[in-house]
Amino acid sequence: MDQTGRIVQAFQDAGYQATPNRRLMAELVVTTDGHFSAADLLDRARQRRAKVGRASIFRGLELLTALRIVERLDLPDRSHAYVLCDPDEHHHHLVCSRCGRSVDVADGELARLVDEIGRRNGFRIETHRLELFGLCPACAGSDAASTVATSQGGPA
Amino acid sequence: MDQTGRIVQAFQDAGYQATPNRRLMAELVVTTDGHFSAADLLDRARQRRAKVGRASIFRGLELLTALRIVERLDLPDRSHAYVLCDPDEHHHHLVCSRCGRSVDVADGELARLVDEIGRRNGFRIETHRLELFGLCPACAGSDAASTVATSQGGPA
DNA sequence: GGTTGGGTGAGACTGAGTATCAAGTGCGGC
DNA sequence: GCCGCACTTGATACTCAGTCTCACCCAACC
Repeated sequence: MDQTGRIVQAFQDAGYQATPNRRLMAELVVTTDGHFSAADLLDRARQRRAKVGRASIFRGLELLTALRIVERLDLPDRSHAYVLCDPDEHHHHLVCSRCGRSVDVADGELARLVDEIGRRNGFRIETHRLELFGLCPACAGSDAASTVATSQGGPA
Repeated sequence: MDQTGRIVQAFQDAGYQATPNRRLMAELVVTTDGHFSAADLLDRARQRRAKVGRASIFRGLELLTALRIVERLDLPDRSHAYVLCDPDEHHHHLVCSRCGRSVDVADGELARLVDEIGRRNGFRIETHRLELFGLCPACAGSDAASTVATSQGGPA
């Protein structure tokens, strides 16, 4: 089954109908490269199909978030975005600040560190969130290339 | 020098005037226990002194954030808040989800972990953010006490 | 006293997200 | 096939945090 199908299945498993609207949202979400905002999704939905209400987009995102198919990110510039992710295990996001692509990072060692920080401060930790921002291999590569080009061909 | 004075000094060092309004904001910020929102600050400012504009609160918070005297948190419930913190070193926040009190946590071992995650995924990491939420010692204590009380005096 | 410039309050505006409501749709029971 | 109910939907009004604009204040300077 493709990823869209898996999401549609997840809707049904959770007792929700797999309406055309929700199928469309699933499709848009899996075909997005990188993170996206509710407004992005609305734009792309409108490009494909005349009638999608803003409220439906938010409702769809809420559902996808509840099913842990997408997760909400708070970006460093104070805006926020959603990313497609793996619902099966606790993880964090490594986000390219140029192209928006996101990679899931397993929690692993962090959980230990979080525990220790909690113990050291006497806190009973309930949840934690780690977000990493930087340049993905592709963007870092093109960045390095353009830096070289600039330093070679730049003003004398 | 007390903490309010230090903030006022920081304003001046950065080339800003230490106006009554900014002194007030400094005072409100240091006397707040736990995190606070712009609206909280506005309320408390109004309680003390008739005339403070909403815009001035936001301007003040922007300034305090720029000087790294306060930091902005994204809370798990999607709202956000500001906390007073140490401007001198990179750190993270451990926030009590009941009383809102916040503790600065030094970056230390996390920096190493973040580096490694970046290397493993080929990312050039620029910034990261870790936020920890749970119960502070006081709240965890009262929680445990009330749980005991409930289990002892609960319905038979 | 006039000018300048930083700081300010008021209020309009923006954009994300929520609430509400009436209409549309799917689906099970008959 | 049809009926009725519950779910889903789009439109729209609303809320709320934050920004922008603008006129005003006030201290410093000439």
